[in-house]
Amino acid sequence: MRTVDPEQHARKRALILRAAAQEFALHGVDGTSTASVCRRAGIGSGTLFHYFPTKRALFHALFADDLPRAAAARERALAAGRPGDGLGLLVDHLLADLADPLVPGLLAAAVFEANRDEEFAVLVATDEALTRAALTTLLERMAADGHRLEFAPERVAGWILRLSDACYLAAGEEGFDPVSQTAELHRIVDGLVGRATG
Amino acid sequence: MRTVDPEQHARKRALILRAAAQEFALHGVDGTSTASVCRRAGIGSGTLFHYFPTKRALFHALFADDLPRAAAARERALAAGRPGDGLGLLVDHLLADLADPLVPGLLAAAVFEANRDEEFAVLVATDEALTRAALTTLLERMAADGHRLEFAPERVAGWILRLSDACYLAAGEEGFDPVSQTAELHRIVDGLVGRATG
DNA sequence: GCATTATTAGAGCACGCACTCTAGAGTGCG
DNA sequence: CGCACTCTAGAGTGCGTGCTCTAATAATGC
Repeated sequence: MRTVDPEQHARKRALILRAAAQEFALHGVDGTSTASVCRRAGIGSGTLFHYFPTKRALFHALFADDLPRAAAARERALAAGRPGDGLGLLVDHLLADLADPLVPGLLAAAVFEANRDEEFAVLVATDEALTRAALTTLLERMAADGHRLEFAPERVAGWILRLSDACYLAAGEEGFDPVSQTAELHRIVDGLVGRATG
Repeated sequence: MRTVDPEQHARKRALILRAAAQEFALHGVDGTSTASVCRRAGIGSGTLFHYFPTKRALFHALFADDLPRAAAARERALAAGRPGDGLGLLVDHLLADLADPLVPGLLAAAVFEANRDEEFAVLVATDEALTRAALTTLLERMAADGHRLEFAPERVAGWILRLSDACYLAAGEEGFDPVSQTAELHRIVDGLVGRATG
């Protein structure tokens, strides 16, 4: 018998990850102690290191677990009937977690960690590259449909990604409203892709 | 004799700050040890703590020293002949350090630190509020001159600030070109402020 | 010279850290 | 029932940390 109950294993793993997400969002990777994660999760250190080999691995898992979801969103966007609809879908996906109070802190931690943890940088960069590629494809299709893009497709794609980052950076401020922020971003994106001439 | 040479004091202080900036940019606040700053600056720990009471204070000083320069840029922008010129000046100032290889790392560290160091958050927030106010004033003047802003002036100001932050976050990527990036941001800002009707 | 004071290096300290070890409880299978 | 294994808690470990202290050295005013 290898694992007593794979579901229980997954549940405990998720429990630990939730606790870790809160701590990391509040204090960053270096700022959180494994002890504080254990305390929040209500487990001993032995348990933590039974599920994750390293504090760093714990942080990585937080993001690696979301990759399949992002991939699915990309596929859906690329499969949309009109490229404009796909673009809207993808932008919505980029801002999907805007209301989550944990995400600004986690994004700050992630941005920072990408600057110093090579392995994590690769993890994040590949996902971003895929999203950028999907955006570029959609934008090229729109250009073919007669849209006059403000810049070359891949440049516009870069700006959309940057704009989404900008939204998350603003998400910590007081009086921040995810809904109006999302609406404004859509309008800015509309400005970047122009109107179809046809 | 009170102080042997105030200039020498200032020079040594600057030397320490330069070393600290490099370390902080590479490893963040928690990630850099005071010992590594000392090593890079070629001094002992006694010297470091003679000039700065605390590692945190060292980090704060890095940003506090730049505040007067930012204030000057705001004044220049507000004093410009036409508000559109002032806006251009201010945007240029926001992106002024885009070519500095240290700045992306420092900004990442700053964004993150603002989430957990109350005092530092206030330091950064007041400067940002002043810049936002200056932008808003300029945008209101432009609106009075007949520009049709995409959103309310203070919302546009917010987007400009966020976009500038986002540019710095993107500045680490390979193939990043500060010049074209700046040019593109100007065009996007132009899009946000619309054309003068008059 | 002498007194005073700014400046410096670096040994040392108390503490918190990530992670390991040990020992035992729980669990499905033959 | 016992075996092989997973899962769990928490004490323990060694190391690196921010910072303090001591003591020596330079620089000045008289």
